[in-house]
Amino acid sequence: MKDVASAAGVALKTVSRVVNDEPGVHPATAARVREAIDRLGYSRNESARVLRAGRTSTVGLVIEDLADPFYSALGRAVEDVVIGEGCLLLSASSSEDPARERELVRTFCARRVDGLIMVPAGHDHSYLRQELEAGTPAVFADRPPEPGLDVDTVLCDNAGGAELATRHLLAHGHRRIAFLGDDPSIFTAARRLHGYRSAMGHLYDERLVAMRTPTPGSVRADLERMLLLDRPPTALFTGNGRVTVTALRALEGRRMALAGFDDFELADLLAPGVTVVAQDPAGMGRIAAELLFRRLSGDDAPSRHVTLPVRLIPRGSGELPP
Amino acid sequence: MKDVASAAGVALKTVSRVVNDEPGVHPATAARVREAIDRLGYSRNESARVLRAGRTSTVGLVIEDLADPFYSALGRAVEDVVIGEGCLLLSASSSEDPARERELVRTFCARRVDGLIMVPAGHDHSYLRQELEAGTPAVFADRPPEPGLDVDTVLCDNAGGAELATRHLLAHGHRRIAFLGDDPSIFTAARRLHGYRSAMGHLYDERLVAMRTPTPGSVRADLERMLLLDRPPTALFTGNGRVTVTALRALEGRRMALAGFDDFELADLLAPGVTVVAQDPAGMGRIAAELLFRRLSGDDAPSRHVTLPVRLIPRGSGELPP
DNA sequence: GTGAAAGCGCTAACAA
DNA sequence: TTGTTAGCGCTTTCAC
Repeated sequence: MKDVASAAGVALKTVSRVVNDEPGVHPATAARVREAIDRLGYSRNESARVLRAGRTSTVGLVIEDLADPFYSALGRAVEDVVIGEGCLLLSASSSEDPARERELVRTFCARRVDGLIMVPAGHDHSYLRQELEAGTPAVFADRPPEPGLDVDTVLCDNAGGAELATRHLLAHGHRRIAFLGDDPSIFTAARRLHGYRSAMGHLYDERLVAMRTPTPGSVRADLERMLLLDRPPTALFTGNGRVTVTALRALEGRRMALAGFDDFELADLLAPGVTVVAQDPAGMGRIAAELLFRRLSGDDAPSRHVTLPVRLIPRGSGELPP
Repeated sequence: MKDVASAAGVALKTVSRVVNDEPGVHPATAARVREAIDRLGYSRNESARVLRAGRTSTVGLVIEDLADPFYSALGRAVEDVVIGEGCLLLSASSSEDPARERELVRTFCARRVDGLIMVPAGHDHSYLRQELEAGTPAVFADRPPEPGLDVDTVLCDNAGGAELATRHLLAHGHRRIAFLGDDPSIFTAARRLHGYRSAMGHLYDERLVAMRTPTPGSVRADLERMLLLDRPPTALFTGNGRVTVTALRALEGRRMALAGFDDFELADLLAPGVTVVAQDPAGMGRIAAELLFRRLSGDDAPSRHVTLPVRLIPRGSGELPP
């Protein structure tokens, strides 16, 4: 900036004025400055501006895995809002590891991001309290924080969706409906189990429930165990997109009614099409980002908690008879 | 830092030494400083450090669309390398819009990212030259820059892969093989057409080729047109993952041999399984990031150009007889 | 082993 | 309309 100033024969502050489109610069002077800027290939050093201004115009996003279609859709939606607000997005994957998440958040905060959007892993975010008090707002998406931490949240209707899917299978005549879920310490997995359970009512049988991190091996084993029961399941409710896909593979073409939580690409092209309860990851990301920018523009109302609806998409697999 | 210094009764510089693990601080003093740091909840302002140090420890990634599985896999791999090097990743989607890409790159450079990784859109990256000369290295992934711009690149063997897929269909007895590609101004689309063409040799018939941005409507129309020919195609080679999926929908269960460029989730679960030529987006991202960090650690050898191999995965659809 | 002073590139406040 | 000065929070240099 100093170089531009001397090249244009003006003071440094005048260059600053031109760069920032501040009023009160003679057009001729401005033109001279711009010419010098072009000639020298100058571009303002944002690091310095940020240091002065205090705001970095940067938002940090921590999700479980950028490569997962659910989270990448969420991330893209966040990105669009963030860029639209003239900010930039730092993104990182926690790999569902609380320690890594914490480290990432710490790094983001050291960089003085203006705000955080996160899909939390683990159940202790007390380390965030300091940052929140220091004025860095955070929005939790997909999963809420532990009680006591007061932040905006965007969740989907996990229990309602699970109930919807389960009732759908019940309505098609099934009484023995298995639930393949996930590690119950994950909020969404627990809520979906809850919804399944209340839909099943007195038909609930814990032998038809598997709650652990789904791997091809575990899903296969759980299925086999259930199929060997006296009264084996005639239908399957899978608790998230990953489980659904893993279960489809494990079924190896065995014809069995199936409904899954989360939509996925090509669900319609399988034979039969896979009936799902779909949520809207892009909507979730967009709303999370919008909530964040509300805070950034000074909104200090009590924390907001948005619950997004889900919808059932019947495609064939969930309508198979027992 | 000033506050910590006075709280600990030392000079600012001593705090700086402790924070940076510099040698030559008395353990007792260091302990006192650390205690003050904890008590005050101090964390170093990276913006200020960056301003002083000149390096931001930040890498910028510009891809077409974060939500596309190919690019999100690439992005995740880049992220892992970047975080592993102690840096952070700014990511943004160009939406295949050269103007937006340019704006994003400009913004990244104004933030003084240490380096850029990009999947280029458009064919004019002359605006990068200035940044390259200023010492900000860039690596192009998936597509090369226009001739004359000298940067490291990581591409896959587009022509070879297309040839492989086409020869596979030929080997299974097909003579009328259609190619559904993409806008030929996209580098990968052009190279794949080239590979298809050389495999077809004298069997090449331009009426069996469609090169435009694939939409459900366009793919359906192109297919219908070809199927009405005197000698309609008995097999289909689709030029990328998006086209493959769109074509599968357009075929509506019509039984036709098909091989596609790019692997995709669930390709194995369709009936028949979809034969593909698979590339490795994660490997591409990882290598791009590694090339970048080589440059950042001072490597100024002539630009490197990596070509990744592809592999054919027969799953049934490509082995159907004419 | 510790500290004082200068300065990274910019903007806010004030002066001319 | 333009310029001068101070200072954002840190690191580097050099002196104690």
